[in-house]
Amino acid sequence: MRVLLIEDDYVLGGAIRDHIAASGHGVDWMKRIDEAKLALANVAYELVLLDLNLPDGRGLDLLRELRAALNRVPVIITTAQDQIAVRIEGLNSGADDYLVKPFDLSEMSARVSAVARRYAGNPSPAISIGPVSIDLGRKIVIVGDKPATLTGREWAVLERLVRHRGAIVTKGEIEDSLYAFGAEIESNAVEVYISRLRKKLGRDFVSTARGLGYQVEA
Amino acid sequence: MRVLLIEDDYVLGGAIRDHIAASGHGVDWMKRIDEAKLALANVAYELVLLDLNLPDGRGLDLLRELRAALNRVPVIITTAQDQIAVRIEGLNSGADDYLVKPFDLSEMSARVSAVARRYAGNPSPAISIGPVSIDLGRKIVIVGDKPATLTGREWAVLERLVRHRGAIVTKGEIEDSLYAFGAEIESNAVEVYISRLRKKLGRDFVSTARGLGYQVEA
DNA sequence: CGTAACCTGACACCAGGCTGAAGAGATTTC
DNA sequence: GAAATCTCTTCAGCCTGGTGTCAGGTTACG
Repeated sequence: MRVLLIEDDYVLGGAIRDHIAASGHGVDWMKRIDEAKLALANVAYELVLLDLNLPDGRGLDLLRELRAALNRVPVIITTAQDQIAVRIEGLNSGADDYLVKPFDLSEMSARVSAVARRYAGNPSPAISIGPVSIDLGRKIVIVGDKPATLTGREWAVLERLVRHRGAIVTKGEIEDSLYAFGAEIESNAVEVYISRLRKKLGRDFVSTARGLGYQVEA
Repeated sequence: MRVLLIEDDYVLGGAIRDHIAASGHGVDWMKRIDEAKLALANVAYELVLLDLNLPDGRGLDLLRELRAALNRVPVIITTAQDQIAVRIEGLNSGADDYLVKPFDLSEMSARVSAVARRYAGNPSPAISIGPVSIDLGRKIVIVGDKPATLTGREWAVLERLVRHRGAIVTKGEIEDSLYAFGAEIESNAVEVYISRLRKKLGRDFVSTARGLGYQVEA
C-alpha cells in the first residue's frame, strides 16, 4: 500500500514513517502542504495521514480540496488533544478516522491497517508460521488447533516480530513497540516477553540471534 | 437477485459491484440520479444500494419518490460518518438499512444478503452463541428459551461484538458504534455496557482480553 | 574454561476492568 | 401536566491478573 504522510515534526514524522514502513507499506513523507498537493496530484495514494497542527493551518483546506475534487482516498487526521473543534471539522470535511496526539505508534498502525482493509475490502489474512496461525486484524492466535490468549504486551511483541518475519529484530526495536516513544525501561523485559511468547506459542517459534536480536521464520 | 447500485465514486463503486457480483447477484451500477431513475422505471430491481453523499444531494429525493410511488423495493443507504441527520432522515424516508462509510465490504455483503432473505420471505437466520440466540435482522435475543430485552445502547454493543464474532474488538471500536463518530466520552461507559450485557446474556457470553478488548466466541 | 548474553520462575505492585448506586434526562402513563 | 418508569452516564471502591524486576541457572562463543 502507498501512504502519504503529511507531518512537519521531523522527529515524530520519522518515527511514523519507520513504523508504517515496518508494516510493509510504502511511505512518502511531505512536510509542507504545497509539496503534499503536488504529490497528491501526481501519485495515486491509497491512504493519507494528515497532521492538522501544521503551522500554516492549511491542512483542512487540503482535505476539503481533495473531497471537492471527488478524491475519496481514505484520510486519517491527527490533532492535538485540545483541538476538538478542529477534529470535528476535519471529520465533517471528509476525514475517515482520527488520532489524538500523543498516540501510540501501534495504535496508529492498527488504524492505518483498519482503514486500508475497509477500503480494499480484504478480510485480514491469517499468517501461518509453523503450527502457529496469526490474524493480525482480529488479534487472534491459534497454536496447533487451539486458540492462545495473549496479553497486550505479548501481542505487541508478537506483532512486531511477525510484521518483520524473516528479518532479525533488535531488542531496541521490540522495546520501541512495547513502550511507545519516551518511557525507557531498565530491565530485561524484552527477554521476559520473548520467554512468555515461547511458552505460549512453542519453543521454536522465535529464534535467538545472539548479540543481534530475534527472528521468526518467514 | 438484481441489485441497483447508485454510487458516484468510481473506485468504491467498482469494488462494491465486484463484491456483490461475487455473491452471485446481478448488479447495475449508475453514477447519476437521473440514470438511476430511468433504470428504476424500467427494471424490476430487488434491492437498491443508494449513496446519500451524491454531490447533487438528491439521493433522498429519489428515495422519497420511490416510496411515494408505493415502490417497496428494499433500499440500503450509505452515508458518511458525520451525516447522522441525513441517515436518520433516510431511514424516516423509507430506507430499510444503512451503512456508514467506510464500511467493510464483507459487512455490506452480509447486509445485502440479509435484506434479500427478508425480501424473499425467508426468516433471517439466528446466530447461536452458547445458550444465546441472536437475530440481527429482527433485533431479537433469546437466552436459553426466554427472550431478553435490550436497550438501544446494549444492542449497539452486542451487534458490534456479534458482527465481528471471533475477533477481539477494542473498546475504541465499540465506542465508535455507541456514539457519533468522533464524539468523546469521559467514562467507562463501554465497561458498563459490557457488564449489563453479561448480566442479561450470561457471564460467559463476552470474554475480556485485558489491554486489548472484548471477544465473543466464533 | 571464562565470560557475556540470554532464559525463566517467582513475586510484589498497581493499572485496568467490574459493578452497584445514583442523578439527570427522556418517555410513557394516567 | 404530574407521576411513574425507563435509559443513559458518571463515579467510586473493590478486585484481578498483567507487568516490570530480579536472581539464579543455562547456553553460545572465543
